[in-house]
Amino acid sequence: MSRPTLEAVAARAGVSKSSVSRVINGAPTVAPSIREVVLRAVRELGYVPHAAARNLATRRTNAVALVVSDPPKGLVSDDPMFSAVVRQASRKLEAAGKQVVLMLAGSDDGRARVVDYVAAGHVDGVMLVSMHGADSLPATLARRGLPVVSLGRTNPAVPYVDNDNPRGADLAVRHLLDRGRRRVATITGPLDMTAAQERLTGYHAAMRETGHRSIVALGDFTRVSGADAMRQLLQDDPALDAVFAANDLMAIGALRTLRESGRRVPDDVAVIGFDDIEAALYTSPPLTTVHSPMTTWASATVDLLLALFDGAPHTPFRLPAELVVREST
Amino acid sequence: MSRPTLEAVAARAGVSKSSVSRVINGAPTVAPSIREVVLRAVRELGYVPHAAARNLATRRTNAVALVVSDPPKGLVSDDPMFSAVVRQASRKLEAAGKQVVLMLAGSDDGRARVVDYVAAGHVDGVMLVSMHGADSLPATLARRGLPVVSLGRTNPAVPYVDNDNPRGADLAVRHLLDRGRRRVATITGPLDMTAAQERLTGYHAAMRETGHRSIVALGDFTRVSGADAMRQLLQDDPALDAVFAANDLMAIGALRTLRESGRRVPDDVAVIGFDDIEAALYTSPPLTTVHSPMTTWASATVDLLLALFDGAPHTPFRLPAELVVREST
DNA sequence: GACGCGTGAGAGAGCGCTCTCTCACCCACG
DNA sequence: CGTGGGTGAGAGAGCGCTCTCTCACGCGTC
Repeated sequence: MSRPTLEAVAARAGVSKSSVSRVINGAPTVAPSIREVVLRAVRELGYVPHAAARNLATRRTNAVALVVSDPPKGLVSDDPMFSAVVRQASRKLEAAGKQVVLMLAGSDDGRARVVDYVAAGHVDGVMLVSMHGADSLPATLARRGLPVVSLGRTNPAVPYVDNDNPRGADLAVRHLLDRGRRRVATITGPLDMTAAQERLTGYHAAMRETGHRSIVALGDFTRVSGADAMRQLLQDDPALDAVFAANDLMAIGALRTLRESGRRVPDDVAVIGFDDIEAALYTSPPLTTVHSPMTTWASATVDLLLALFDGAPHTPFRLPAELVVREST
Repeated sequence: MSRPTLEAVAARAGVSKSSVSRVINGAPTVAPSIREVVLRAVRELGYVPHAAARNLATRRTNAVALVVSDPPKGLVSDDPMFSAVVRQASRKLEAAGKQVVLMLAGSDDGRARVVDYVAAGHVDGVMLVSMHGADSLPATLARRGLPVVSLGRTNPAVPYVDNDNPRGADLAVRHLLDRGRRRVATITGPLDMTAAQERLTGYHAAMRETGHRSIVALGDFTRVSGADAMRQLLQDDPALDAVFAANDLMAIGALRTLRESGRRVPDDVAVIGFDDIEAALYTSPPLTTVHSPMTTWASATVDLLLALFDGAPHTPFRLPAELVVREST
């Protein structure tokens, strides 16, 4: 009752193991008659090649690790980027015949597990998603010698695809100023993430260039942190008339705080987010935001990895930023 | 520059391959002196066992496939359940020393890939997430002989953990009636999913028992379908005063339509959702909903799978339903 | 002192596949 | 008719690990 082996197929077809192997792997030098009889035997026996044996012999696995930095606090957030990116990356990798091994690298423990897993030869390459900047994992993996790419910039040694955060922040701030706003605050993401840094830097730069004063509160990309930061901002500067949140989730949190405090959006305070997640369409009022093309982004990152497999040079690149104006500004 | 093998470690330590293997696998019959010298050699060489070789020899993989039904349309939804469940399941499985292979089973293609993957002996078990009821995949996998569990009920042959959908729907409907509502409509999920069926059945039952007429519109668990269905309902019965959406995402969509149509919530129309995703806290007004304990649910399903590995009997079970009252009702 | 037994180390046969090497055969050509 | 080249099939040596089997050794027992 055990699984049929290649040898069993060979016996049944009356040919050698080698011939069966050739048929299975689509080698060109196989006579049609042999191919025929082998395929029949395969069908009759329900033969499927044993993955481990094949990996062992070929030293290839056809698998890719998709490493996602998990929030360390054990907090389960319904981060929409997670869904969109993981789904799209999986889809593309699977379409390319690669198996996707999802790994969470939140804890030190998880990080160690990733390193071991890669070292154990389980995968041919690694795709990192939104790792924190200070994380040693990207460098550690890159040193290992196998292809590693990152969605979002991390370590210089790791090829990446990123969106244009500084430009996006600039667009957001100038949009608010164009709308006549004068006291424009920002709610940042966790500053150990490059995306958060770049969005803050972009904000600062735009404010400075236009001769305005920065008003900053710290968040961590979650809704609740957005709500908290908004409360803080309102206390610091009750007269502020606009907020640029470094992502949509925090903007949603900010909207809530504003509603609770009796401010009308956009009449009293304009709110702009970043990412353009689906939920941004369903806030009240619908959220103006900077579009991050998640799907394209994930696809491009996968393409980068696949190109690396083919020995292509690694050319990191940026996706263009684009403003989506709705009713919150 | 190739990876060190067990044999290299043995040579360096001056012992046999067998002894190294024993040390690596923590066999009890190893003299401390030998263990010592082997561990040193392992450290010096940076040895990590080759996964494929080990799998081949042991016929075990230590990996589990996490199969998620992906929306077929190529539509990327930021389904919060996806995040929460995948994250929590991954975390628990990793903690149990299992590797998690994420697979999307949206297309027929993807489904075939899953079957092949499992047949190729890549994994020791499978965890299915919210598959459609009519899907043949659960049965196909179960027939394969290896442990399969499902988050959400699917095929009779597959052990599962589910939440109590009928009871949840009942709670929701009676809550609306208790609030004095009389014309209570529902927006269903895709009716090929058992969760959607059960929630609809629960709604019907509660309405019938209390002597009310059912008003039904079809959705598919997405925000946009909720908005569309709400428009439909408003057209069918402009005087309705309450809506039970089969999940929160559709409730959010419904809120939007109601706002656009000039209805106030809850004054004119009460809205209740199902699942209690984080976003339900941030709608305006915050959404009353039936709580689905995603984290617990995912954990319980993983536990079920792990128990199956240990040869335990499969006892499917239901998580209790609970109402979370906020301001939309 | 001979024997039996328990403990711990080594030898080596697989696990199922790939891939190089070898060889048989056939055809074209001189 | 002999030879060379090309094509396609078979043999078998690994890939790196596990695990059974065997054996050496030391101790207690009679």
